[in-house]
Amino acid sequence: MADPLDTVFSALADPTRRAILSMLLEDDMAVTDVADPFEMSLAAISKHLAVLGAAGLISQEKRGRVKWCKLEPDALRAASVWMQGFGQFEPVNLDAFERFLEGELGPDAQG
Amino acid sequence: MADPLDTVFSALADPTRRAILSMLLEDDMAVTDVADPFEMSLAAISKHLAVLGAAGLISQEKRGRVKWCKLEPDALRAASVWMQGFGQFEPVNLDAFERFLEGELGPDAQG
DNA sequence: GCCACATTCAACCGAATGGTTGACAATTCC
DNA sequence: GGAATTGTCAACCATTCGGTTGAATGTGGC
Repeated sequence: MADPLDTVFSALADPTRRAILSMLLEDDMAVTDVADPFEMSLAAISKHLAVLGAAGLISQEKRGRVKWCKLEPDALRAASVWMQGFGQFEPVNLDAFERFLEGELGPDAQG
Repeated sequence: MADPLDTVFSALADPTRRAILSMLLEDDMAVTDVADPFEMSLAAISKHLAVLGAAGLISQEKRGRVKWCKLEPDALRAASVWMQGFGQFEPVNLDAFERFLEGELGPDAQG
């Protein structure tokens, strides 16, 4: 799995990981706080964060005993550019984005 | 795996499938012709096409004994909108897209 | 020093993925 | 009708994935 597109797209393919990214849009978060809304173990969330980190979608910085997670949207750029080749999508449409976010986070955050 | 974003992103996570989509950008193709440049069996390509079809990224129509595959870029729209929320990416950048296409298809088409 | 907290590690498990092969079904051509 | 072509199905295999649990590692507070 050498191509960065592989890791980025496969990281995005999991609903838990997309929900985490959405949470990190709001603010940087500690691992424990990221895990809080989900119904799975902390270790599972830790693994998901590792996948997101390997894809470059987040960075993690340890301060004290807390590891902070930060969104790194640049990693999405390559994937976004790749996709845009397939349909001449209109530029940023934040209304539509809000609707998708609600669909992701509203009814069932852990997918 | 109910969310369409799951199926679209996980379909895009495989380099063979992305290469197939790139080929279908040029023109509609029969299954055998899609399989031709790859070093794997026809059955494997048939499975990949099924995954792309399930994600709505292609459609397949049988005419005679030949099944034609057609790109369906609309399925990418939801994913594209979702991603654009994470970075205010600039609108279509076809130069960058060309570079990525070459990276995908040039050195080693079967990834 | 000791206990609590934050996070990861290691081993394990079941299910899904990506590939193979060989048999099969449908269609066209002679 | 019979042979070749197109494509899928079914069974199988190795690997990866997403989750669990329990132990281990740092770090901070008292």
